[in-house]
Amino acid sequence: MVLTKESDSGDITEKLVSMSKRRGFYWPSFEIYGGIAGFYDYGPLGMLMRNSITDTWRRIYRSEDFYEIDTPTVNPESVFRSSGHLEFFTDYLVDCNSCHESFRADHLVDLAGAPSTPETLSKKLSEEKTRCPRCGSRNFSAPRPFNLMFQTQIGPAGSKTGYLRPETAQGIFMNFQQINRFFREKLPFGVIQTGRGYRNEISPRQGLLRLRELNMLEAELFIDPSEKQWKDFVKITDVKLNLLPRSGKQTTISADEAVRGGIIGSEVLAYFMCLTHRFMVSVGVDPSRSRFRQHAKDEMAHYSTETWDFEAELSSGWTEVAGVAYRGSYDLSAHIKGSSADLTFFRKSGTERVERKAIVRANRPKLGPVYKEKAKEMALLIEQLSPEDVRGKKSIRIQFNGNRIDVPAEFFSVVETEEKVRGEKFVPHVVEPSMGLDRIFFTVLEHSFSESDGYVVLRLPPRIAPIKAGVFPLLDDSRMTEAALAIHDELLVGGVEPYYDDSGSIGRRYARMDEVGTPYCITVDDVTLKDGTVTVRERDSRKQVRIGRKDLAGSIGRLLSGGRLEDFGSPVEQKEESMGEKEG
RNA sequence: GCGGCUGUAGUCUAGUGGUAGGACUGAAGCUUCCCAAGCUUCAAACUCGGGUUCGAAUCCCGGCAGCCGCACCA
Repeated sequence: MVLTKESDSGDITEKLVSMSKRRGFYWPSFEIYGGIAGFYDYGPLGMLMRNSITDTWRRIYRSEDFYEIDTPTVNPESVFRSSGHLEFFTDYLVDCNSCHESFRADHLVDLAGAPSTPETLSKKLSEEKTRCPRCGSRNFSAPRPFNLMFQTQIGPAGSKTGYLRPETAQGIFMNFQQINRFFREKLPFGVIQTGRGYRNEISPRQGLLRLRELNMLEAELFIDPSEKQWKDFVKITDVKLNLLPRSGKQTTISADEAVRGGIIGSEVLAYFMCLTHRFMVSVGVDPSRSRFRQHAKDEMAHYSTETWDFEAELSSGWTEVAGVAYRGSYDLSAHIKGSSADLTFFRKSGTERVERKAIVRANRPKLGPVYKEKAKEMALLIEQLSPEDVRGKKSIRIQFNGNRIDVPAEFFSVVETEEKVRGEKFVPHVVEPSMGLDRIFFTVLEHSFSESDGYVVLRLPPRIAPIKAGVFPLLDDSRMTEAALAIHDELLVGGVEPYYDDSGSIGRRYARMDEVGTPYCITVDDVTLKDGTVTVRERDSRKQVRIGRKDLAGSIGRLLSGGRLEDFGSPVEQKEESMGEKEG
């Protein structure tokens, strides 16, 4: 029986949390010092599994020809001033002094476009005679700023202010020029980054779902906004997605229908939603308990124009685990403005065309001797004029340092120029599929969790199961333990994560492996000593076959990549009455 | 950050103003055992700090953490 929200909602999380700690998936950090909310450690099994999830993601994006980069977690303030995080990542809170409720100050007053500063907010609160929505009191505390970024100092005291990044994306935008050159200046191209992001959450709860230091998987795809089609869209036109659009009900339709019906704004967005869906399913997220939900207009981040969240249904409710956002040119434009670096893309046209136009040219050799030190500046001012302004005039009047100067015609002329135009500059648009690794990790655990009469089986996809094969000697017999240990070492070297266990009954050992989702268990018995075969038992079916000892790592590897157990050897007879018994 | 409730081995729990018992798990052994069997032995805890008291895990205050509500949530 798979536990669902209906059958047993509350304690599935408790069971998972307790199992995860006991068996080494994850647990709260700093426990010997009392712990700090919002920080979690990953244990040995957790890291094996998390790395498999990351690797799966990496492989999917690599096969879309994305490359991975890595950038610092500490960034100077200027980065976030440009990106908007300094401004938009800050809220002002006020407390009601009589009932002690906290409120977002800008929600209590009508700012009418005024900037959200503590002074304005205080003023508005008293001007508007704002009352506490809960108790009606007018006694509020002063607005206190709350920025969700962790601040730090770069270098010795008094030097630069830095922040821990709230997302890895900015590191990619910083590097647009490098990346563009790497991709030989051909759009579209994409870059991925994994790493930690930091958000000083007011009240982190719900374990791995709300962290102050989180693991992110982020991809940024740079595209030419004039290109409406996506090259590989045909590959995914019939992929069905559960969509919950901004307006309307949840529907399950193909990517093609969604784009043609205007539900999803572009082919490229739909394509990466499908890619996200495929990734989620392949690591063990239940497609029937997931959907894409479109952000409402006022819900979107400051940089986005269209966002679809990938949500998973957990016992705690629908939870965002990934987002696919159309960021437009927001980020690159913001950094162009902030840094004055040229983060544009040069689109070459197919043919070179000659553009003729008339421009105003200053006559510098004549200007110089007459106007001396003013000449240079004046030349620039003159050349900003259009040919229509000056054509046929005896003199023109320009503004120079607040003075008007009449410049006779001998100092300028209209000239016809020919310019060879090979293309144009523009700011690429960005599509961002980004995910919270910790949330995916937790969702996979919960969606894989199954329990029947207190017997727990984690039905993880083999590719992400932390342990691939349990290895047991049936009896405490030195010949069997030696053979089992040899198999263990062989698997370890062969890259099939093994786990040796000779403690307790054979059933208990199977139970231990089922609990952590190990797909196969290998048992050495007396038959092994005679003919060199071992039994291989499959987690989900509990069926066993005898498989040859030779190249066991290879056989298990093929089973893991989808082989059918029956094709690998003869079935082992099983005692009917002992199947699934707990006692006796 | 505010308010309410809570905090005993790895996990789940019993308990009293005189420093703690159980179950499961784990380890060692017995059992010749293919689906959490049994037996023996062992290991392992009162969230942290301060106060009251002869004596505090127990009462009081505070910190931290968890749950719920408010708020927040790129």
